[in-house]
Amino acid sequence: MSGPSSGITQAGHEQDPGAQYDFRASEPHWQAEWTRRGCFDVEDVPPEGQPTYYVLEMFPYPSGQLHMGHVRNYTLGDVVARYRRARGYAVLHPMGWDAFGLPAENAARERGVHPAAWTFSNIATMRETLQRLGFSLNWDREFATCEPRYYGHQQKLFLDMMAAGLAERRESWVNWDPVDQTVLANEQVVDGRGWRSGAVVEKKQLSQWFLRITREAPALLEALDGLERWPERVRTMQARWIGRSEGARVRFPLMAPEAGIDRLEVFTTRPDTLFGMSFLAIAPEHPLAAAVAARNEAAAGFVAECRSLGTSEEAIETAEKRGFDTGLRVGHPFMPGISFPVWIANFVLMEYGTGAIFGCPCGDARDYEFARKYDLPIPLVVAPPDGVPPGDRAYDGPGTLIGSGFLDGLDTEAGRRAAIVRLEEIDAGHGVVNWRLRDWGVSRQRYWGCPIPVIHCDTCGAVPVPDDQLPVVLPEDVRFDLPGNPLDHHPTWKHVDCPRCGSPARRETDTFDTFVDSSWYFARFTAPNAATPTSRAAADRWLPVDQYVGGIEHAILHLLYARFFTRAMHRTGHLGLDEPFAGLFTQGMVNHESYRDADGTWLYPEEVERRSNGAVRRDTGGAVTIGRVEKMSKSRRNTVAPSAIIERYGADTARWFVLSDSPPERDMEWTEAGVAGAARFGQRLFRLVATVAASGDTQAAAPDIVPDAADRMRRATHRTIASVTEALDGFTFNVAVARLHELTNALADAVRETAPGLGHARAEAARTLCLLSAPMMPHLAETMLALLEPGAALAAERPWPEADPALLVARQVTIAVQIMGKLRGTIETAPDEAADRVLALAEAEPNVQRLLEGRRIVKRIHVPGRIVNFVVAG
RNA sequence: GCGGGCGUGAUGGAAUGGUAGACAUAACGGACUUAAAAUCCGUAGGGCCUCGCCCAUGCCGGUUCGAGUCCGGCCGCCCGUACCA
Repeated sequence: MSGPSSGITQAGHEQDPGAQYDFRASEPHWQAEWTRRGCFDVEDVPPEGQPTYYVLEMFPYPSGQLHMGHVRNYTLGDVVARYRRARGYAVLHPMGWDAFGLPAENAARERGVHPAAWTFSNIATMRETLQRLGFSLNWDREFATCEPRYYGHQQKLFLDMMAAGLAERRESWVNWDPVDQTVLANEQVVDGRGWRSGAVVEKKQLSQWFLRITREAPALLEALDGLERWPERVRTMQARWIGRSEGARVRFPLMAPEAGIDRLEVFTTRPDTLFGMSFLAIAPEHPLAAAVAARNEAAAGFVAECRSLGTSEEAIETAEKRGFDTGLRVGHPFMPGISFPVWIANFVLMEYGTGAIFGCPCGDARDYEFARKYDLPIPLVVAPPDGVPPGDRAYDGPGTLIGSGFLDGLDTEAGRRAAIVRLEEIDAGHGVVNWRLRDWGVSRQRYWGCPIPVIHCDTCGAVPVPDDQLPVVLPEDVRFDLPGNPLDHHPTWKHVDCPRCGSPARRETDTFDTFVDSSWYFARFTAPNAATPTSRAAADRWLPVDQYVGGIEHAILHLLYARFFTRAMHRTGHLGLDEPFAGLFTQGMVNHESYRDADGTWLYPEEVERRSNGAVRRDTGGAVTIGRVEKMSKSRRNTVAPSAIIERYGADTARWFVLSDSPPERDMEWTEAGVAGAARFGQRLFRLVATVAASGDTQAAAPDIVPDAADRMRRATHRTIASVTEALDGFTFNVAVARLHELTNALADAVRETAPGLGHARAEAARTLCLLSAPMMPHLAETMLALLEPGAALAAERPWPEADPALLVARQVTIAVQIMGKLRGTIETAPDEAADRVLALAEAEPNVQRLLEGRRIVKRIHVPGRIVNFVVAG
């Protein structure tokens, strides 16, 4: 199997140790071989009794170019996939494309290329790069979400959710992106701006489709505890996003009704502090604020100001609390005869709770600041456990209620309950659990998305498209030269007859938020050709995903939506479980130095020549400023293209480098020196194994009596098996890399030695290096293994090596000898040496003996195989 | 503000409470070479009175025979998030 096609270039005559590993020949060869032999194929439903493992990396958006973040992501996943396969699992490791979305439409508008053509051409490019990286993917399961064979099933899922009451149409205020001309989910609004366009978001009322994720809020929150193999911080972020808070709704009667509003409802988590009320404040968007603004110019001015200041400047410049006194007053449920002013306040959010609060300055920092600013009273109602209320600031901790009528003397917790009981008795409010999470608006006024399968009929309303008319396929002949949604402009597509009454009706022209597409792709991968959205036999066998790998940026949105969707699919019978991802790993970013030339222009790494004292431009020799090491981004031009790296160094080098050094969850720095080092290691390992292969070691028989040198080699090999296995199980791939370096160094030492029986041990070490490095550098591993054992099974087909327990115990151990916890010498003993013998040896160690002179040993501590510590007096 | 994470050589990092700095990168010295690259061998936390000792894992304290690791309190950095009532 040697020769150029399997990756060896003979620099000289046969068995020349200077032979170079030729990745350019080797990598395509083994990729073809894996495919030919079906090494990575799995069935939708594997044979009974075979354990299964589903490893999935977040599928990419086909932007056109694979970037280093993808390389890292998919390499991590591939290590897991190859390792699990070697451990005897049937491994599902699919790949697909999150292919709907705005950039395709932008390309259509800007360059006149159809979104589908743009998308599929990008997919072709990226698929080629992925394949060149040698990932052990199930390419036969590939799909793109923009294909009707995928999104048609999504339409079915939606219709079933509609029938189950999990999807509904609702008039609502939406976040409108004026640049993209689309609706955004709250999660897609960042600092008041569209997450993609960056445009300031406007409020607009539209009829929209919603998925009722709030119905699952309690379940989504509770189940977080069970996700033990998720990072703690992701669970925390989701819990906060769901935002459960217990409290009460309290009604305050308006002394004089305004515009038909005769009372204000407030949400509070602190009903115990109702006696500390000083004012009531409503959001600028509150209906009452609008009513007051309608007749009062100053109020209108304030409301307008709040809106215009919005989120941008104010947030940055100052967090100052500002308000406007409406002149209206409200009564108090617990204090008849006393009334409080109603203010419009800029810090009250219409979107949270009821859009109105009662202000209790002594218990809330914001209310306190507001009261001080507008000179409102600050009644003190909570005495901290160890003193008197501070008065000069808010106190929100526990304590005893004072100045609070019937609540006096109760602690804050009991007061909360008592206040709610009383509110319910007098019908002025009730206990309530409030959620921050809101329903998921999924309608988008876009072309390049999954059509929402509904037909609007003047008599029948919103009618589901019948199953036999699915999929509702996007028309291809659309125009992008008009603003708004191309589907809306299409001359014929939307005109259909009502499936119910047959009269002329209109198709829904909105498409789904692309987060819908990525909320169930993992399920479709288990049976990508099923006639129904899922095949229960396949889904039940594979799900949940055993190991999901992706970026932390999806901690909330994608992962929460996918969790909800799984539950919704469970309710509609498409799945049999609630949680889609049993294990989640969030990888760190790939960073790189950034460079700017004298006029501040960002430069690509390849335009820069690194010198020991700095850097210069390659073309002009001009000065270059080396900037921060930060996330690779096009804007800073600190990117390195994976295809260029594969071209120059090969896939295995790229894979090995992203696994080396940095733990996978942390950010890593991409450096030219690091890649070159990884490439050097590959060549060195190859030469070493080639030397062993050429030496006849592989024919050497196991010796009857194992001499020291061979024994050391064997123990190093088996220790490495154990430690690499442990590292791969624990996702500490950088440690696995280090252990393989060590074994390589040990083998290099052994190659220089001659001792009886060493050949056999060297052959074992070389073979083990091939198998242990195969998940990380699969092509090199195959080439090396083919040299050692021509014609035998591939590394990709072999079981994971087993460490011999007998060889994991060292023959001899070095024991550290301490006096009072300080290292004073070391001794060599057998690992199972008797304690008194070890202690005697330790005491006899010359330096130890010297220092123990004239001192009394009070205590002798012996940790077998590790340490001896003498505690001395005097 | 709140939540999470992290502070170890020049750098990335390793280390079940048990010899701190594995492994690698960069550096330096040597061999090979006409030379360079590649390769191979070697050196390397700081200090001192150098067969040894002292200091050293952000700082201060504690628990322990023994602390990078556990506990308490500071300081700093990073990420996320926020007028959430």
